[in-house]
Amino acid sequence: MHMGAECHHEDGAHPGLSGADLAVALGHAETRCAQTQERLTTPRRRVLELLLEADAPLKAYDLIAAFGTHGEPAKPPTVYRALEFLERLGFAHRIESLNAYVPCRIDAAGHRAAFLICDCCGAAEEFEPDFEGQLAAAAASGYQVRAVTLEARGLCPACQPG
Amino acid sequence: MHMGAECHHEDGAHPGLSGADLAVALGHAETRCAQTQERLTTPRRRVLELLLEADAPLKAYDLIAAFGTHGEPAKPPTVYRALEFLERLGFAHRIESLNAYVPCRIDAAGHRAAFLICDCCGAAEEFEPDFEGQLAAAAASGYQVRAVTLEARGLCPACQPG
DNA sequence: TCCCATGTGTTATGAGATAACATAACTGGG
DNA sequence: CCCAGTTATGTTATCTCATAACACATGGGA
Repeated sequence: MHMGAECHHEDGAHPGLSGADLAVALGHAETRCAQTQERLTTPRRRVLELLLEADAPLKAYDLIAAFGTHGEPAKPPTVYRALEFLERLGFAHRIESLNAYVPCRIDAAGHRAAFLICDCCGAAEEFEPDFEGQLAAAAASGYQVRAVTLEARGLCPACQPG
Repeated sequence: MHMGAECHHEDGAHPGLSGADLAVALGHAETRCAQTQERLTTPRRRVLELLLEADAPLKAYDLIAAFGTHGEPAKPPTVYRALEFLERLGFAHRIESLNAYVPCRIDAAGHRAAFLICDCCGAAEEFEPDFEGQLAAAAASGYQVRAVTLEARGLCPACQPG
């Protein structure tokens, strides 16, 4: 990543959740787990909380470092397992081009995820992609598509020179 | 990656280049380098050759292991630098979701790359994506997009059950 | 209550990538 | 031709990212 030097970049343009908003989001996750007999256990909930609080995608080892409430780090498998769970339930997404993770911002289970990623401030905005054309092309060439990753890199509105 | 067990998968369905075809592809790269005053040096050429010969995306450490003509591996920076060069000139692409690299199969400099990746046999087919919709949406939300990664995972025609 | 499935704790290690610095090889100007 | 500047390579070490393996805990049903 090459951030900062290349642009004027207002901090706080992409804030994470806190206080009541955070509690609501976590509660929502609890509810969805209850409905599907999945368990939002302590480490899973903690990792989701950290992702929701963050202003930008977090690396796995950021989560590991921030995991303990009194500064003690987690062990890597703890966090990777939680991330695996959160991805499986659609509560979080991995951004391949960053090796980083974000909480899901779209309230629809099973949707296809896509991201606009700012190379300046590092923020990642999730959006719902329209893959009609691509999927048609894939089908035409005989491919059976199961999952799609779309990541667009550039500059967010807050980081543009003009 | 989870390959093999999950499907009948005919080997050799996605062959790499060899013989005259390989020589032509390498010659083509030489030509394009000459036109732009770039140098296709020995390690760069060797890495491109290995990518062109392969049936599927190669990991960096596959390249490192295969680099020497008599079995001696390369040092990691040798291969990573060559890959950086090949990507910069559009001779190769990195597939983020595999941590692997492929030679470019589309003869157009500066095009946008996209891949159909088979989870069974591991082959990756490059295609030219149509991003009109996405880019319009990004522009509408104020984003200035510089690069796009699109990777679709699924089953290639040769690996489908039916 | 015992069993089994699922989740967690812990240690160790595997896989992927780059920093830093020394040396060599091309390039253009004198 | 030779030198200086730039670009590329060689080499060592290390850093980041991720998972294997196995022991222990927990929780819900037969």
